[in-house]
Order: sequence, then structure tokens, then C-alpha cells
Amino acid sequence: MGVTKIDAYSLSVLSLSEVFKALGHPARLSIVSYLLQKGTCICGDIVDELPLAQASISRHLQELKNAGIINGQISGTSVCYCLSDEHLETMLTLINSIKLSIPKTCCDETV
Amino acid sequence: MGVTKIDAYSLSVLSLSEVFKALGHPARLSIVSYLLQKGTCICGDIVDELPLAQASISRHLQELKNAGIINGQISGTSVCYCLSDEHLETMLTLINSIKLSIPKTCCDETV
DNA sequence: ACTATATATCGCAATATTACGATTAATAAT
DNA sequence: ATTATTAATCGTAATATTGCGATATATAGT
Repeated sequence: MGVTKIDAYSLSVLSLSEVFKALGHPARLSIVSYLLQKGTCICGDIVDELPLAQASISRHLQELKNAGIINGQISGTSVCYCLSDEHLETMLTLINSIKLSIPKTCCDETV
Repeated sequence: MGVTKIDAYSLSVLSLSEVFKALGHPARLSIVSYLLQKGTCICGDIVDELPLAQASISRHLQELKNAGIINGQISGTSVCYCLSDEHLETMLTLINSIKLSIPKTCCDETV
């Protein structure tokens, strides 16, 4: 994140921005999209799906897990990942709030 | 974004991940939060609110604008920013889809 | 015990992000 | 015309992210 002054923000802002950040990478969004279609995945499924090395996919899965977007369950030699609902409500609330707060007569022209 | 292989993803995934990425920084999320409370802002308002230099705030505002999250309208020597609804529906759809697709009996244990 | 399978982690290089001071640009006020 | 005021942009340093190969760990099958 560059040299971000993280001590300048509230914990709730920091934690919510982490969730958005986790979805803010095309590989991770693709993983979420895969889970929406298939329900679950193991690391190897995504390795077959995206042109990234296994190590890279594993790192992205960890980041999604750290952000509370997916859960992982050990199953034999593999790990079964699926979507989690942690933080989703918070994100929905924020985005809905933005939607509701947009007035019709402000900033019609852009700069 | 490091050495991301952007040519490996569809345009829709790339564009949506850009929107999430824009909200994935505490300063930019704070700006959105300010706009939710006040409706509009000029750059100087945020300079008073966050412990960042004017140049840094201006850059964050540009990134929010590039992502289609805010609009800016020139008003005298200042620029009036407000929330936009571009992309919000897409984000809502995605997050709602995640919410709906979460099964109750998968990945109860985490790894 | 040995081998195969699956995932996570380490170390590194390339690139992106963040933040700042200094400068520029553009309008407003005197 | 000159001077404020406001915001955007440039150049740069510090730090974070991304991706890879190599390696480690851990379970399953023979």
C-alpha cells in the first residue's frame, strides 16, 4: 500500500477497506466469480483456470481468506474453499448508502 | 499492482476490480464516508479532515473519479465533488450474489 | 518406508502505490 | 495588473504488491 499512514484511520475504516482491497485484484475477483458458479474450489481448480503459477494462486487464496471473503476446510491433501459472509453486510450497507445518498442535481458536469 | 498479468482477464472483471480497488484504501473510503455525511466536498474539506497533504488528497480524489465513484464540477476556483452511481449496481449485484450463494454446510471449519 | 498429490511458504526481481514538497494553472478579488 | 485562493500535476523516495521458481509440509496410496 505504499507508505500509507494507517494510524490515521479508525479500525472500522481500515478493516472495511481491507475487504474492498481484497476484491480489487482481477485474479481474486476471478476466484470469487469461480466460486459463485461452482460453489467450492481447491487451489488446483484455480490453477487450471487462471494463467498464474500455483504459488501465486495460493497467495491470492490466502489474501481472500485473511479478508474474511472465503473459508478453507482441509479435506485430505487438498483444501476446500468456499465463500463466507463475513463483512458482506457491511459492504452492502455502504454501497446502498452511497446509492441512496446520490442527489439528482449535484455535479451533473464533470471535471 | 505489482506485475499483474492484466491481459489474462476479461474487461468486465478488470473494470469491476478497479472499482473495488478504488474503495480499498482507507483515505479514499474516508472520503466516501465524508460524502455520505455531507453530500458534497471540495478538496480543501478533505485536507482539513485527513492528515494528508493537499497533493495526496487531490490524487485520491482523481482515483475515485477515474473509478466512477465520484463526479467533480468546477465551481469558481474550487471543484465540487459528489458521489456517483456508476458501477454501484454491479457491485451490489456481485455482493448480493455472494450472499445468496453461500451454502450452510460448507467449510464450517477453517484452515 | 516410499512415492505421489496438494498446498503453503520463502526469497527474489519487477512493478505499482503512496505520500510529500514544489510547481503550475486557472479563477476571483482588490 | 497584481495578488489570493484552490486544485492538479511533476518528480522523487519509501514502501507494498505481484508473480515466479524452489522448497517445505502434510496427507494418501502402494
